[in-house]
Amino acid sequence: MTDAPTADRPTPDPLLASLRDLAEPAPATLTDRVVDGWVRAPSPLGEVYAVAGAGGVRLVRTAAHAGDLEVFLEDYRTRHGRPVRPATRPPRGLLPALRGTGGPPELDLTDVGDFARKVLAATARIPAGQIRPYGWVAREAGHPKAVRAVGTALARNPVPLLIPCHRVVRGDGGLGQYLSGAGDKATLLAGEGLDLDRVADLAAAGTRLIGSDTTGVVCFPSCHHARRITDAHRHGFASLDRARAAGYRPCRDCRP
DNA sequence: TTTACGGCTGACA
DNA sequence: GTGTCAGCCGTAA
Repeated sequence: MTDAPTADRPTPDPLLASLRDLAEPAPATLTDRVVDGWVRAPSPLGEVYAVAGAGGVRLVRTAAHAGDLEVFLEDYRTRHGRPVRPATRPPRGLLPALRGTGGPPELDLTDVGDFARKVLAATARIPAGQIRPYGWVAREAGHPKAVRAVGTALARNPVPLLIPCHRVVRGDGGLGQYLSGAGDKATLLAGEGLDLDRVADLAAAGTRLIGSDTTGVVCFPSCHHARRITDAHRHGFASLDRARAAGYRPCRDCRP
């Protein structure tokens, strides 16, 4: 304790001490901690704006959906209570993630509520090129009845493309809605190799699950296991109950 | 505290 | 097969 007061050394004035601290040059990273940075980046949906702080990417919006850049940035400042300025470089991992060649970059989801965070975490586990119903996300998030609320949470996904909310679809086989329009959802899914015509055909036929009579396992049609089932052994089911009644068990990977 | 609102779902006509 | 409607549930105002 070098600052211990003694008879000939008075107690340091806390105000003076803090003023002395202010006189010190700010650490190089201090600005980055209090000011977020925004960048433009290419994506399958065209140009996006991404805003990131020291904790990771906080917001992603397509330029087409964000509208006027100044309005977008002002809205960010108001909503998050943080200043934003152009960043010198994109956050690490952002560009490959947007290209689909890497996992998500570090994300800062501190502004997201508990329920929504669980929803986003479950959504992040859906592999590229595959789709899952809203009800599946609700169950995985630990709130099996909150299906409608899952839709609301995904509608507010701050980092679309990075957390793939486009892979969450309606239980009846329809694609459902998307932040920047259902067309964008279809574009993204087709870009990941999902056969949208087949998805539509299965929906029209009322086929929700596909099982193999050689393994006795039933999967979501887009599960990579389901895609390997040969025609002769493939069976469609309208529900998990029907599949179970026929002696099938749910796939451990896609967990229908 | 209450109310209204959604990227949904399942039942029923 | 298609359309409608009540129910569900977390959020924001």
